[in-house]
Amino acid sequence: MTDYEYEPVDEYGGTSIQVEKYQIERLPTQDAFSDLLNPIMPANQSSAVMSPDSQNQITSSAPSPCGDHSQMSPQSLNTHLLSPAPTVPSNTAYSGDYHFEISFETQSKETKSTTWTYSVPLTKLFVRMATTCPVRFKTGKQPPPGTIIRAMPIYMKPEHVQEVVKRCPNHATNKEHNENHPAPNHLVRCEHKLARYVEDPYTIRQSVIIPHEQPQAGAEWVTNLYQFMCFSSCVGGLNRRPIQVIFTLEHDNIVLGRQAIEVRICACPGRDRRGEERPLLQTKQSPKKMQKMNVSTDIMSVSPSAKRRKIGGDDDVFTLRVKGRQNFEILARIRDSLELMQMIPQNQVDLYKRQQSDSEQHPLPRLISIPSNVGFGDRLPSFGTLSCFAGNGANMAATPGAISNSHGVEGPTPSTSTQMVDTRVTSTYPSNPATPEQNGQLQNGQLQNGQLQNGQLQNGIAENDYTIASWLRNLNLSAYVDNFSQQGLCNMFELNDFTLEDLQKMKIGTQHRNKIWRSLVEFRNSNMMINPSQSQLDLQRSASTASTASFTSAQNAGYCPEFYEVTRYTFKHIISSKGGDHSYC
Amino acid sequence: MTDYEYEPVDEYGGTSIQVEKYQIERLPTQDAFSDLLNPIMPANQSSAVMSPDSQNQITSSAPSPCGDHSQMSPQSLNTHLLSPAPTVPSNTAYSGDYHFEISFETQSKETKSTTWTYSVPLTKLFVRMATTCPVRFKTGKQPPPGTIIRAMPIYMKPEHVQEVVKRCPNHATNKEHNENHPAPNHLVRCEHKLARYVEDPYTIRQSVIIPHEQPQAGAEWVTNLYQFMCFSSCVGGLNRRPIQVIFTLEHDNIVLGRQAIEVRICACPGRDRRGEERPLLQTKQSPKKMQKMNVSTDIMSVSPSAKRRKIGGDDDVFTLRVKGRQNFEILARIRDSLELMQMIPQNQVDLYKRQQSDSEQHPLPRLISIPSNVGFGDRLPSFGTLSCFAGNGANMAATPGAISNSHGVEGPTPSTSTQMVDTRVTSTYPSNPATPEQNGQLQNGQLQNGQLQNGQLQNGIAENDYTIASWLRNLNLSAYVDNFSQQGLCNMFELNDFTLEDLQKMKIGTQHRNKIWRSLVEFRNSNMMINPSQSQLDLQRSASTASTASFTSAQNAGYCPEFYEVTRYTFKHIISSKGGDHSYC
DNA sequence: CCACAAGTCA
DNA sequence: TGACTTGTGG
Repeated sequence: MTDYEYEPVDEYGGTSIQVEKYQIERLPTQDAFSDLLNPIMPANQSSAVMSPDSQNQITSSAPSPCGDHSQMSPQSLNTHLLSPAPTVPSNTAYSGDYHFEISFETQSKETKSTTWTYSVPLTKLFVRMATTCPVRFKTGKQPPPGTIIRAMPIYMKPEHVQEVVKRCPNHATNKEHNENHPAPNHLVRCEHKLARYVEDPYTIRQSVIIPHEQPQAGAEWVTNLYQFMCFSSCVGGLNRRPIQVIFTLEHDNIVLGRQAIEVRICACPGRDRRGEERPLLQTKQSPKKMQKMNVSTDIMSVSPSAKRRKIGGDDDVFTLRVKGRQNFEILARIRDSLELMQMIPQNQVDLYKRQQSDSEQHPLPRLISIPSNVGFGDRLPSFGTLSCFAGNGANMAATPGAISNSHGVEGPTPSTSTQMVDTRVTSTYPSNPATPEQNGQLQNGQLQNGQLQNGQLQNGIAENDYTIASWLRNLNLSAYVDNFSQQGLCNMFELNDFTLEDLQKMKIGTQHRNKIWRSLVEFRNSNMMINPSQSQLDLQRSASTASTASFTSAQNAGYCPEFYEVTRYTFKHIISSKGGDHSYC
Repeated sequence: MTDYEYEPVDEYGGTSIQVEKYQIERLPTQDAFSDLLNPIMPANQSSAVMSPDSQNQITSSAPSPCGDHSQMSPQSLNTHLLSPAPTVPSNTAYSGDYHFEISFETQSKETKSTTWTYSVPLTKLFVRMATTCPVRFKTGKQPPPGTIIRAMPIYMKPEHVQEVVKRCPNHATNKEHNENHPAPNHLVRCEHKLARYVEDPYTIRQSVIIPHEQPQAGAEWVTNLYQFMCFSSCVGGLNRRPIQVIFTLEHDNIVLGRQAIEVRICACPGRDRRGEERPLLQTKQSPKKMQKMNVSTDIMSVSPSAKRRKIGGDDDVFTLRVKGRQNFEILARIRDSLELMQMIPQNQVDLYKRQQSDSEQHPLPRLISIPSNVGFGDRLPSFGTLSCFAGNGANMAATPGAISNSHGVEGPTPSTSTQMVDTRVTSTYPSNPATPEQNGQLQNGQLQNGQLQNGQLQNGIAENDYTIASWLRNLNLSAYVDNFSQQGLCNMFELNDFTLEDLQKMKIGTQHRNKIWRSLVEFRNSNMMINPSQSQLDLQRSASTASTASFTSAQNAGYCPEFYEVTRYTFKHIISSKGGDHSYC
């Protein structure tokens, strides 16, 4: 595994050193839809429109969240121009000048046997195979005529990003659904009459494009119907590998905007959504299971970078399904204990265990109740996947990644990298494992100000009590407990993805709000764990804030090898993080 | 569903009316192995060797056990010569003049993660995909030079028999295992260097052929290594449909012998074998599950006709894995109760339930113990799958079949037929649903002699007590309880496939043996259940004996609609049974 | 919507 | 080998 450093790139067309390794999304010329009778896009047509300057487009410089590493190996560097090996398109969320957004309409019956369901906390679409799923598109500003919307699937896991997503041979061969379809081996279909199925001649990547259209009079969104023609589990195809569908607004080979969502195509969307949301809220796994969760959730959490709080319906209610308050409390308590087991660095575990009985005697804070979070789209943290970030309120999301190298047989095992969100600050931060530098406004030392690290007593956080109630109590701000509890937040670790913007939505005075925010940031920093003893290279983290006050980066110890921590920036640049060894956590 | 009658065919080349509907196994000419460099058999070569007289071969007249119905529809009668729809090869066990037999060597470690395991009670091979499985062949007499052994898979369920068994597109396409294999879409492979992969140009059926060879000096068997290149569960391929592999000894287009075994290709042969053997010995399903078992086991029990007691290793020990005698007894008792629930006609259930408590107070017969059946190859009966038969000791097996017509969308739903075993009596018996005729030695009325039917008190069978011990006790033959218990037999219903030959192997005097046999036959007859009210046509059963004394056929009532009963004959002819309605049991 | 089936991972 | 995953059938 090689040690990469990414050159910073600003969002206005700056190029980075690895720009040549990205395959630029190419799109057909504006007459792509002129031949309405032949809905399938010939490969050479799509090839012909590949402009030589495409590498200078912003798209090309946008880092790929989970795929950077995959084509980063020296081998691919040397051979990618000749080999047909596909490269990785960006999945960076990028509303762009036209404010390109996607969303899913609120579902009528949430729980029943729906053909699709969108999980806000997971920012993930669960959809039945070969059924029609409505995706809503919006632009804040009318893009030029000839603008198209492309939908392209990519694998999310770094081991697979470079592989083209297409249907499994079974489904591609089977007559069912392929009767006279122009693209039997395309995974993603669109019911639009002008839908065109293109296959990039160089990357071999497949996508559907449809013309961008303005919403009907008075409507905000334009709905297009998509279909996914394989199961995520299809052997010989997706093969249980999570995918993302990248929607790009393009015009004349220029990417005007981009949004990506994770998609799971399965037989029982409701069941599986529930199954994936459950571990976020309650922990009833055995210690063995805990181990497993670490890996899987790390991998799963390679997610779209933008926290799309506008998407997913404004009235999506997330309900914790626990029967009875007592059960909920028990489960919450157990979960807390187990989480702490996981969060606290190895050298603290013994102490923690000894003190756990004390913590269990704390009465549960009153804010623990069956919560619902109203449209916040908070991503609850996965074990060992604390993200350190400061939010300026725009397009924030944790983007951690992890690699299970145990299977890395083919090719060089990539390291994991992160992706950037779209913010307006230009800055550079070449990360450094040992001593993370920082050229933002804040100094690294600022973090440690007045705080202890690694689970020790912190400002505002009682030792071994990580409830929000306790936290606020110690801040003398218990009055705001309900602000959190109303959103289903009762544990500090559920605030992982909580942004300042989220906080601002609560009716909290500026002073108190800032105090809370500062304490939250400190809590996060002091709980980031990297175990330097297990992973020599490990990863670099850094942090800075733009609109926010206190922020820093931290270098803490943990016991989770090959755990990839991700820092979210308010700067538009790339952060690299990589793991050293092949063990897993 | 049409009502078919099969013309009788004697085993020496007689033809039946439906002979033209069978696709004769064709085999390459004797020079098939001359072209050693090209191991794949060209389709036209295989076609060229189809001799016009092949229809007169015994093979062609051998009825197909589970497939007769499938191509029996008038449609297929008219179109089969033109349509590429494959027809069904026979799977009748037929040792033939050369005494062609197959077997599996005794396995070293029976339970561990074996790549294959052969279940004697199920007469079924469980094998991992793409692993090499040794099959042993033997002929009692040296066949002429140029004789070959063909292995051809067929689907067992009547709904699928007519479909050609081949690999799923995924596996056929995937490079793995197909590197430079001549037949990537053949399910069955043989590691023999002279193996040839043939595809019948008319039936499109695929098979592997290898030359027949004499065993090494002093050896009895010749071992050949076979591989199965898909899972039984492969989507787009076998798709969870049980298959059988038919091994035929052929020379110059003449089938000299035939043996067939059910094969399940799965990831965990040990687990799955255990899983399938379990319900034979213990019943812990819910009533709901009981219903289900009826269907599935009926279908599963479409099995090779010959009870290959020579196959499966002479020392294959079948062990009931129950921890502790008490557990075993409990489970046996529960199973008995549940089985009885199932066996007893609906109008008896209430009475049974009322009396069950009494029956449970019977002490468990002493013969209940951890049994092992040594090379008997007894097929334990499935619920509702009582076979009525009389054995002359040669190649006996139950051959029931069932159809779940609920899916019969494509084409006419076939009725189920039976297959014949190889015995030496020539006779004819066109079956008749209402009043089964019989031209054997015995009259139908003979059955009812002195017996009540449908679970009522029978000669030698205490009411509601179906243990063998009780049965023998009532016959005043308790002395022979151990003869049965030593083979793991403790319940009457486990004697479903028990033949007179099996009985003869026990050290029982002729008189007692005949008494036991007679009582057993009576028990069987009186317990056969067909519910005439649910299925008007239902099925015909008939029976006759050759070397055996008492035998009859019976027309009894049950509550299992569309349950196909099969009669085993000592005559070489065909028996038809079919179901009337589309409900299932 | 539950439970089974059956491949896969650890 | 066990547990989980996930499509399927009822």
